[in-house]
Amino acid sequence: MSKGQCLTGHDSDIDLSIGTCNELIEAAKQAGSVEELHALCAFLCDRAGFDYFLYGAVLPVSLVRPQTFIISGYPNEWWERYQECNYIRIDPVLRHSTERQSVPLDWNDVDPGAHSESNRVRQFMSEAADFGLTSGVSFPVHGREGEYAILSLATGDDHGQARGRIIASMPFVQLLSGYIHEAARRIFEHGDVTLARPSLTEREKECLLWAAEGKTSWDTAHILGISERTVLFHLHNASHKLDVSNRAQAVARAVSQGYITPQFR
Amino acid sequence: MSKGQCLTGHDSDIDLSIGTCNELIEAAKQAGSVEELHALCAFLCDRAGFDYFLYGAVLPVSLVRPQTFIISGYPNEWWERYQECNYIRIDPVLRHSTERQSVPLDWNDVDPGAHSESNRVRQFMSEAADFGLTSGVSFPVHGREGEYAILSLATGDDHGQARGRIIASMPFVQLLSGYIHEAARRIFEHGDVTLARPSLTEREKECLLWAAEGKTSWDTAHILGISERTVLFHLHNASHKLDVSNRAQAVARAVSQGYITPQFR
DNA sequence: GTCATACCTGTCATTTCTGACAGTATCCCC
DNA sequence: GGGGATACTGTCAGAAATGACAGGTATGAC
Repeated sequence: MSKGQCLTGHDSDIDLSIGTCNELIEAAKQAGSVEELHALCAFLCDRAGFDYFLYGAVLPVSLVRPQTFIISGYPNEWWERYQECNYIRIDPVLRHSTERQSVPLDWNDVDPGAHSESNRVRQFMSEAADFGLTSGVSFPVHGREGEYAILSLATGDDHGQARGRIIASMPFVQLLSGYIHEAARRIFEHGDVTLARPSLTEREKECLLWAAEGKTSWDTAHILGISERTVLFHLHNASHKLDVSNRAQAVARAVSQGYITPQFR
Repeated sequence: MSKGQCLTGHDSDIDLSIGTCNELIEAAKQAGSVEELHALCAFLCDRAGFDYFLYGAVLPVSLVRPQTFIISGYPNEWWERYQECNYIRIDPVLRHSTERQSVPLDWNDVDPGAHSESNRVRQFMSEAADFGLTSGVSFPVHGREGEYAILSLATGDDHGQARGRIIASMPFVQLLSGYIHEAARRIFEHGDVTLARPSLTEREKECLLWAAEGKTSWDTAHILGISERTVLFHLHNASHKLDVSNRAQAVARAVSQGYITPQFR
């Protein structure tokens, strides 16, 4: 790998300022369609000095079959190949977000991982380079209902050339990625019924909370000062609303989708 | 509330550039003690044009009694009052992070919420102002093991005066908050035994994953091609390692602490 | 060769959960 | 005054989980 000497954070390569950043934040707050959001990302991508972008979000509606949403500014051929080969399973950039990292990832810093995995990862990245995605940087976002997303910017330039842009754009794109995610949430929520989120009552959430703390129905009944039957009743209703088949799944969904969060008492 | 006209993102108030930002990122990566991290935050706070800072992290070791870690650059009197009055329960800024928001919160944009709550929130914020925390901005961080943190910067200036600084510092502080969090994780991990994280085997995680998906032991046994007894065995071992008392709690902990995450198959 | 680790399997008694039957009371909105 | 949402309570049978007893193999490290 060529190691550039472009160590200074000279932002002459990029055309992003606090002013443009704020304009983009406002634009993201206004965006009402996928097309608008696509245009916004493309604009950001261009200003940051990159050629391609991809925004992808994953919703944990189910742990084994999560829902995904994509706004792609990648070359079509690469994106098709990506889906065809199910590269979602080995993409190290996506893993960075899956692992709930909170800092950006310079693709040059990707750790291919151990033994058998590493070869596939290396091959994946070299194939990406063949399609024009040589260098890049990815920004993870973690959403309020347990979803996680990633905004990637890529260029055909090698890392030595791109490094300055990567570093200089980081603060702005990191901040913007949160707003873009908020916009995407808003937009997809309108269009997709699978995002309809049932509302749970206070009691239902309380019962789920104590169930998640390992309490039996009998325990919870005594904690809340109600009968065991009533606890069962609330948990049954919650399970029905959440469309799950038992207590463990109800608790898993309540935790992963943010129905119950760490409390202070 | 005084509404300032300082709508332009003039960054003359702040002394933060991409260069300083990168230096601070490197410093955060190097930081090895709470004192170093405190100094780093104080430096950042000063450069961003604010008077006080607070970094707080919450670890969901338990949902009802989470572990907290604080690096306080708030006035002592206020911080003592905050803890004494258990303001952690009504602090709307903390709630912003608890709700897993991913964008910064300008304290001026705080929504006091509905009816009875709103008065307490308003009173809380006016009391904060009495102690010199008139305006501020908070940056939520979501960590890889389910923890969430918040970095707040505050000043005695009113919002009209502070607005420019808040806006101008956002990109830099948002980015840095992630690195500061990583550093805090690293530092606290060394000093605190309660952060020791048991490691689960692949099979244990698989069994937990399917349990979280609502599968019974019998179902999981057939999915994995092993006997029901073995599934019970793995779940028993996992529960022991995680120090939980039943399946629901095991699943809750596995999900909230990131042992199991949405999969792609 | 022993130790540790991961992985695997069986039975039995007891507890807990789940689903289906049955209800009552309160509150708010229209 | 009715409809809907919320909260609450009861019993019973069957399914599932839990805990404690018992055991096995394969692997790699020292």
